[in-house]
Amino acid sequence: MTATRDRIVETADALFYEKGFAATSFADIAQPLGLSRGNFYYHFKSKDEILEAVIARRLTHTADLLATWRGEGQTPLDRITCFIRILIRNQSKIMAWGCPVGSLVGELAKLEHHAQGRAAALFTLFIDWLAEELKAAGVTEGAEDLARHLLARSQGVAVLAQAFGDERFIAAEVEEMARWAEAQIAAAQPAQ
Amino acid sequence: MTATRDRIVETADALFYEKGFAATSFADIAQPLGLSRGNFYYHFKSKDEILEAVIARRLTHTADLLATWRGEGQTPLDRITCFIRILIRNQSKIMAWGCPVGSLVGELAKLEHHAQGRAAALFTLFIDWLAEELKAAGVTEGAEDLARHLLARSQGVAVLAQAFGDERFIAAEVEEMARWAEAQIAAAQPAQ
DNA sequence: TCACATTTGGGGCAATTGTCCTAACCTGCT
DNA sequence: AGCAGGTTAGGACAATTGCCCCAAATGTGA
Repeated sequence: MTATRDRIVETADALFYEKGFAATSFADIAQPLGLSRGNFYYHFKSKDEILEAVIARRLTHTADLLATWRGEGQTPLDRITCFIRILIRNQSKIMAWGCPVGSLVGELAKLEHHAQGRAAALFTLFIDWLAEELKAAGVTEGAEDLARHLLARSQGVAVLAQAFGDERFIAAEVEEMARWAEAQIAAAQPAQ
Repeated sequence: MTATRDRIVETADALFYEKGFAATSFADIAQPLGLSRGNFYYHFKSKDEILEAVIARRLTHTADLLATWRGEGQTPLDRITCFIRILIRNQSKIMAWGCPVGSLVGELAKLEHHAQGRAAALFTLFIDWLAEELKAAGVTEGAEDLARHLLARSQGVAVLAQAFGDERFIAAEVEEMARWAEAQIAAAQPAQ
């Protein structure tokens, strides 16, 4: 059965987000699952392997989410706004634990962990998706730069949201980002 | 002598930045100083006490730095640009370890550490300073919001800089932020 | 019944925090 | 010089925790 393995990865995913990778022990993961610590060695040779599995899980889940978004919304701007509003949909989690990707990448960088690059690939998924939508909206040049800019803005809001827990700040920044995206797309339309 | 204590705090400050708070042990701090572990308990009863001292040190150093900046530059915009350019001056450190404040606040939040609020006060120092400069530049309303916005943008750039180590991205974002600040100040000038 | 997959609980080993005790040192006083 | 008191330093030690590994037990399907 792979069900146990999946449950381990799922629980580890949540705990790595809430407590961080280093601060999460085997016991922390085992307890809510009702498993014995030794069981881990059957499914994973080491803690790093669990991390790899968690990152792989996040990569596929994120890709799935972005694929879903591709089919939603009337216009590319609608879909981009959908991305921007993650900050509001996940507000309470972000105020408590920050952005799942940003905090993991930051922690792994400090640990000089080899998986840091794979974690950063999660960012790339978002950048590529945003660039794609911007191009679909008529932004012919510099779409990647604008996409990176949007992602950076989101990350900054997440950091301050975690630091101060200010909902009004989040709402204001989200509105500002949405307006900015709209203006960028409007400016890219061919003169008519 | 307080020299030993100061050296402990100084070394701990650097290590907390480079490796993170939790991942830094007493031994890590003691080794470069040539001290034995037991000695720490004369100066600090616990690791949390060292953290408190490190945060206090950072608060005074940051306040000093901002006070210095107040006397430099011709105009408020010059001084604000000076803040924005920290991202370039500290480029290599930020690409390796992120923003010292942002990463510490994030880590302490995940650990549910009581010192998280004191660490977040470091952000407040920057926000207040930026708001003050914006007001001096003629921004009569919403200066605090603009200051928070600038800080958030900086934080976002720091996160992506750490994730990808892309110097050109940093340079481009810094230029964009400087232009944005200039435009905000220009828009706030009374019509003449 | 047999072979295989899964789970269990324990235990080795290393790292870390925190306590305790002793030795060296400095300084002011007689 | 000699002494007393406080300060600084060093190492031994216990307690805890976490990662990793193993041998045995249990469940499962052919």
